[in-house]
Amino acid sequence: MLTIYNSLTRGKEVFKPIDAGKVRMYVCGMTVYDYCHLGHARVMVVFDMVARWLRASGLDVTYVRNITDIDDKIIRRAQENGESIRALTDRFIAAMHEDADALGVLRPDHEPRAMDYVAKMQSLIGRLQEKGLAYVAANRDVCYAVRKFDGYGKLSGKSVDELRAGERVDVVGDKNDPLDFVLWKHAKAEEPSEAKWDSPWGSGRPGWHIECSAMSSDLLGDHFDIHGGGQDLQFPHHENEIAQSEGAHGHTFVNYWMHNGFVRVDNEKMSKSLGNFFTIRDVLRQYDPEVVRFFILRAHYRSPLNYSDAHLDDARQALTRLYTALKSAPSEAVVVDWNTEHARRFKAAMDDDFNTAEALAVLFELANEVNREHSPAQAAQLRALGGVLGLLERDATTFLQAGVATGDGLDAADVERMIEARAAAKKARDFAEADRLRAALMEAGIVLEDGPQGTTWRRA
RNA sequence: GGCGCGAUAGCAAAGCGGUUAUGCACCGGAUUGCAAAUCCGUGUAGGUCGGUUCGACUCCGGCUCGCGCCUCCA
Repeated sequence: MLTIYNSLTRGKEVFKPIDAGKVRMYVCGMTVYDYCHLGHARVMVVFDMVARWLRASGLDVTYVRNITDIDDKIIRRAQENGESIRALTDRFIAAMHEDADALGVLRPDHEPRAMDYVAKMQSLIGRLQEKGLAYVAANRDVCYAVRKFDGYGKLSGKSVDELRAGERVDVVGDKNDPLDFVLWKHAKAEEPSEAKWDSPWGSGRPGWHIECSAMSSDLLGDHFDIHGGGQDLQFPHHENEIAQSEGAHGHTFVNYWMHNGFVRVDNEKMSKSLGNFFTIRDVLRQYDPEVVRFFILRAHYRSPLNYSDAHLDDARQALTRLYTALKSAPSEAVVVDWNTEHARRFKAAMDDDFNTAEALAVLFELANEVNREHSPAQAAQLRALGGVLGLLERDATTFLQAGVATGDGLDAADVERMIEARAAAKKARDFAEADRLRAALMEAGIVLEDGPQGTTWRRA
């Protein structure tokens, strides 16, 4: 039985889908004006893992992850670059897909772009206005009257009176209440025509929050099962989504809210504004993408995750152990035998709010058994369970020999040649020469392993 | 100032009111021409002060420290 920690109730709850056997899940994705950083990688990997586990549990999943392609930063960046918004966002969407693919993140079932939903956003705003929840402010922006929505703050645990708007930033005086947020931004002269839409409230563009309410209800309905995103979206973004969707539709919006923890650097949140971020492609120049995925999945999704080279190195060593055990695994794909002890424990861990840390610990115990009993069947099971998490799907030797370009200049053919030379030296009992060759390879980051079937190699 | 989360061994990171987490690193042994890998074994925990309990790392409270949200942010 799957339990999920629900941010709304601050506790684990048994997961009950709205429609038996089906799950509808929406995750807030990227604002595409730059390359994705490791924080984005975590959201993508975590919810990919969630979708995979729900599917492995026999549920029919519809997974939506949106793309924000209209926003202040995008407009500014496009202008700085002297390119169109469309060109900029298309470019970074392609980059995002490259990064996600590398990390083994499967494509969501739908990736709606905000720009394609402006009409739906407008009708939603219109509905809010009819219900008296939205008003036109002095500056002609359309705003949401937060205090008119009963229950505002229920997701973030904040009460309207405790929220001290203006605590950290000066409030512009056009809203009726500092807490109110913008649904429709009135167009400004200097903004590009690409970012302007006609509307009942004049030319303008949507506020940030409304897109998710419009896209989710269009693709998943007014009431769906799971809504996810980074912890920093809990307030105000998700709180505002609730106000919009429940305000417009008059009933519950989402049953389970999931928020993943931050990636940190030196114990501080990795973020654009702090400038302490590493892009996914930066990291992939140095580390195998599967190592990065393993690193993310190694911690529980709600825990903070500290990024450092030392931690990535550690993850790489650990993953190497699993792949080493997999050397004896049959290469053809196998399905999990859920009637084994290890698989049962793996499932229990995953059913406990997606405890991948515990699930991976089970894989290490299985690896130990594989090594101890030299059991290809167990190795196959290890591979199959890893596959549930999107790990351990490559040929073991391929993984072990895969080098992220290190500049040592040694390719597989070079290594093989030196191994042959060393074999000849060994045969002639010239161990000094054999050791010299081994040391030379070691210098280049190549480890030799002599076995009954000859010598194999891997990158250290 | 308001609200919330966390503090586990050298590092990372889970579960659990009483019984080995797990990984990396380290040490000893087996194995090896030497190694590596692997196996076997050893050791190092639970911020702090109290409380509950036969028994607490695990529950409750105080304190200290760290982090996050209250502004765009995954």
